[in-house]
Amino acid sequence: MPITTQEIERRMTHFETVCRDKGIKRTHQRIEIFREVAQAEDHPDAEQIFQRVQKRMPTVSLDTVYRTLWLLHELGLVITLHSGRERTHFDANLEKHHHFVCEHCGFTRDFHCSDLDRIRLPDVLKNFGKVKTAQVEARGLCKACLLKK
Amino acid sequence: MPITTQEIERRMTHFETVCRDKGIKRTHQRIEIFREVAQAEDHPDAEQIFQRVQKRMPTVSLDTVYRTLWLLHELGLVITLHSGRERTHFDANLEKHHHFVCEHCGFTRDFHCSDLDRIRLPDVLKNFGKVKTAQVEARGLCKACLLKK
DNA sequence: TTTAATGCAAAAGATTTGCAACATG
DNA sequence: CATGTTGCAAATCTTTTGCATTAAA
Repeated sequence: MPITTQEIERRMTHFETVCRDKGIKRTHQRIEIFREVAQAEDHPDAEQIFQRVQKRMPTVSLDTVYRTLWLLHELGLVITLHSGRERTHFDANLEKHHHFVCEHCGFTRDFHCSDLDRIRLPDVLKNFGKVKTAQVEARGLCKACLLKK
Repeated sequence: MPITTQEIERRMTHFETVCRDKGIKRTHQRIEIFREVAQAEDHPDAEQIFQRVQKRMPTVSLDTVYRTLWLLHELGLVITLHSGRERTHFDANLEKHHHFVCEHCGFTRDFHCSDLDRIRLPDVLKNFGKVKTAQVEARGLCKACLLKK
């Protein structure tokens, strides 16, 4: 299920709104970097995002990609994901969703499930702090890795 | 709720069993490194584990800590955790449990909840691969970070 | 015009590796 | 004893930073 053009546009508009609200400049680079994450469904890491953006924008530099990704993270426009020895992966899906992660190769995909969205967390958590979101991380082996074993 | 001495001993015994089964040598270093993770409840990263082990074993080297931690991970004796810009954190709790993570400082704690243990995952996941475990990641701000803001 | 963002190159950090010496089973 | 493991130091890989230049609002 690829991300619809509509959804990508929605994300771009939201990005625009947030930037205006916080007085962040919408530079050519930031727009392209955010678009790349917004339209990716494979949760790329910084290096992958850099390579993809570079195709359309050959002068972009890797450090700008890093700076921009963490800025987007601070702004709450992307979330981060990790697994095992893998590097940080980025996800622009802000809707309630959950993750499948392959423990072997790091393959990661979103999935949606309204039952899981209604999870009730125990009160013990109040001892730790304030919970903002909760999602399920389903870990296992992806199809490709199952075959390899 | 600190980890009981009993539980730590149980983990050490399990470590011993796994090593014997797989023909892995139980060196002084590996034992101390695993013990350190087994008794920690704050999910330390490699550097922290190194520093703690070093107190008891001044000659241990950082690269042995890395090698050992990933070995333990391969053996299924520890799981890894991450958050935001943080480095990889290690957890020797093999029982079904869930995590609270502070998005701001990386503070991480386990919590248990039998309701959450019974989570039923949707069939969509079969398209991705085989799920081995599923846990809830509750993200938010820890008490210390709440005060700072 | 003012302020913030970029690209470059260099620095800093984190993790991994080759290899001789050493310890475990 | 044979083999796997360690420590060291160096290499590698990843991420961050300082600063002059450039671009957005």
